[in-house]
Amino acid sequence: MEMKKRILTSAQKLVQQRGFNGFSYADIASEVGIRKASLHHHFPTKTDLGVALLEVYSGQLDSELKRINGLLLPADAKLAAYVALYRYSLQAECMCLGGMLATEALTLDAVMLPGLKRFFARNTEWLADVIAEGGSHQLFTLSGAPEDHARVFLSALQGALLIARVTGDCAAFEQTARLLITDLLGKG
Amino acid sequence: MEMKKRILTSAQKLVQQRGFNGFSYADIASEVGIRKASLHHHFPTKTDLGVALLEVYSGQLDSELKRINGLLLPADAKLAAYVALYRYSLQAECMCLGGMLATEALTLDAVMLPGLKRFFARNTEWLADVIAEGGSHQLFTLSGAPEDHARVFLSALQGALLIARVTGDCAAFEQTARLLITDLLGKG
DNA sequence: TATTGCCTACCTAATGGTAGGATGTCAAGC
DNA sequence: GCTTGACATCCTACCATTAGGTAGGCAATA
Repeated sequence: MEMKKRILTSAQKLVQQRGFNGFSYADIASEVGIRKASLHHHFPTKTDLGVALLEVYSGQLDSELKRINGLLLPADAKLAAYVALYRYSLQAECMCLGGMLATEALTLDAVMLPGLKRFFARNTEWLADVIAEGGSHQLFTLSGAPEDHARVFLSALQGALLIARVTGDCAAFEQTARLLITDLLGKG
Repeated sequence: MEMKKRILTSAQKLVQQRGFNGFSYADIASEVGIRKASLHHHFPTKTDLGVALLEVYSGQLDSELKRINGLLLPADAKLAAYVALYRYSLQAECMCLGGMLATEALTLDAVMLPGLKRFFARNTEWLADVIAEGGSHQLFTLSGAPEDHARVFLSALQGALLIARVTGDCAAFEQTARLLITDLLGKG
């Protein structure tokens, strides 16, 4: 069980940094110190590995969202905590695993797609809840439906991460994130 | 010269759909009806092809932006015209070439990176100009610097394209784009 | 005659994946 | 307590395919 986790950890980093088509079993093998063929014992095919990665990553997201909920913060602070998840990715030169797989979607085995869609749905739903909460507390001034604001927020963070990782402009990422939240706070 | 253009056209579509690591010279060869080895006559290495693709794509962007400028539209309509560029990509199941390469940046030859950064800089600059123009005409109510709004706009569109392409939810893309513009228009 | 554009034929390295064997662990049966 | 069998984990060795790329030739064209 421990080796399986190490494989998943290594593979997750590789996917987030290089993409699903940008790494091989040989890369994982050399990282975890096991022979390439032995990896197939744990994950018979690369697609199996991909499906497992999506599961793990969705689980990580869920626990992060639950942790943030547990902090009992005002909505804007919850969003800031959500932004922090992307900041950590950026610092590790990692894309969001969902965003990375999304760009490669047309090359992936179809069995990976439902998990991928669910990942984005989960993000959107949580953000919509937080934004709706901020709206009903008169903390946010919403110009549209919470779901629409949620989609803008999610899209912008994915895009900002994508761009900042290649430009190396972390300050731009921070500014983008800040403006996203202050614009929700409205014209106070 | 004509074959070179056909190769570039084919390669561009392949990159935008499958990523730079998601296609091979064999794919292009079968599309343009030429032998794989002959491609190396036009583009000795895949990196050469990548650099050329970035040049072509940046040129396409430039002419589109100039065309939009020439329409002499109000700023919000210019942004809508800019959004249309992404809509066309989405309809063709294509990512933005810049966005696609950005995710794969860590696997690309370094000579491709400057062109990639310039691409994003060009987008941001143009958007900032349009948004500043809308601000100075009291069409937009800006809560931050035009460059910051530009980055939010660009990031959100890149992310929305990324997500919509995998969820298949074109309506969500449209709603996101609309909200981005209406939020700039302010609280009229 | 030199160059362009394409060809066939080939190369090396890497890809995801398989077959079958060695070692270890662990519980059931006597 | 000891054996036995089942299963898990890892190994070496191998496979077919594909990757990007090279060498050298042939025909057209300028």
